[in-house]
Amino acid sequence: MGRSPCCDKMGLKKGPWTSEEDQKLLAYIDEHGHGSWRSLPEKAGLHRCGKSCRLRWTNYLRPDIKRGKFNLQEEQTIIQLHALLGNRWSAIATHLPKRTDNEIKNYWNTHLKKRLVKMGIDPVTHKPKNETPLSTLGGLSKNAATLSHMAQWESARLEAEARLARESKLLHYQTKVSSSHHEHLNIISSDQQKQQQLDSPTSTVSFSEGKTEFVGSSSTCLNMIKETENDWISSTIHEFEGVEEGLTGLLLGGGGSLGPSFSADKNETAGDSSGGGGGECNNYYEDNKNYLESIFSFVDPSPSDSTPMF
DNA sequence: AAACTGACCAACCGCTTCCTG
DNA sequence: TCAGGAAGCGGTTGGTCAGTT
Repeated sequence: MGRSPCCDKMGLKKGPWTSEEDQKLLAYIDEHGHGSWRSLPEKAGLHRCGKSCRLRWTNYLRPDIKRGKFNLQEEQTIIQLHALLGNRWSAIATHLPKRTDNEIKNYWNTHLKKRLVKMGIDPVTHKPKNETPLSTLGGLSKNAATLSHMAQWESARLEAEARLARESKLLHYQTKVSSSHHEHLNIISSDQQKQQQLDSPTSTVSFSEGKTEFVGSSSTCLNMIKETENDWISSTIHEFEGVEEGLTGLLLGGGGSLGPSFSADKNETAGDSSGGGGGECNNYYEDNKNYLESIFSFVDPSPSDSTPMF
């Protein structure tokens, strides 16, 4: 399977986008939707490859993009999801509405990863680099197994979401076609198609208030996705109940009320402040304690408005 | 003021996955 | 079932800017 040759064409512009180019792209997509990215540049009068246009649109021009600094809750979500999913930025991005995978990836690489390293936590495994003293307390190996299990569930769940979203769209389409109001529906269909094209092309699932919702109206699909989610959540909760005991012991019975927030950014940041001041050993364990709590609070069944659930 | 350094992030590259005929 | 094209994705690069020497 050869690579797409679109970017190899001579005479195509590369590098930063000008405001005129942005305007052209915006105007074209606003009017026609993006349709085929490959043919778009020519139609829009841009001397760019389709890939470049798609990237510019998805990462910068899309109207549903939230720009600016990440807040504490978003940071927390990224870290928690990264612990579960690894470098699957697009999957992580689906849980952070209005943020692009590229933005999340950049933020992780420039901020969060460094912060974890400073805390003595391996940003790849999300385990303390010096695991020996903690693991000997018996909690972590179990925790790691649980995280692994959670990751598997999440993986399967994401696949199911994507599949069901496709099926839902298909069902929606078929329903329309079978209807007697063809002309009317065709109008709706084209409007929806336009809207859909204006929506995030990287996301097969749209989110509202942290809940998953589907475009289609199929109750079957909704039930299926609910089942999938419930399976996953109940499974992880079940696992969590067991882990919590180990974790409690692991946390040296430390008071408990650390709050749900990830400690590192309380004063931009604990990561930065960890370098200064004494009691580094205490800070190390305190940070890890907070960190691990934040990871496991992600699957805590108790409702929390600070932690977006699926 | 100039040179240097590091942080940040938009954009590119190339591989993988999906879709269609 | 398979091949080829298109889109998606993650890793990486390179330009810009602010802070430091």
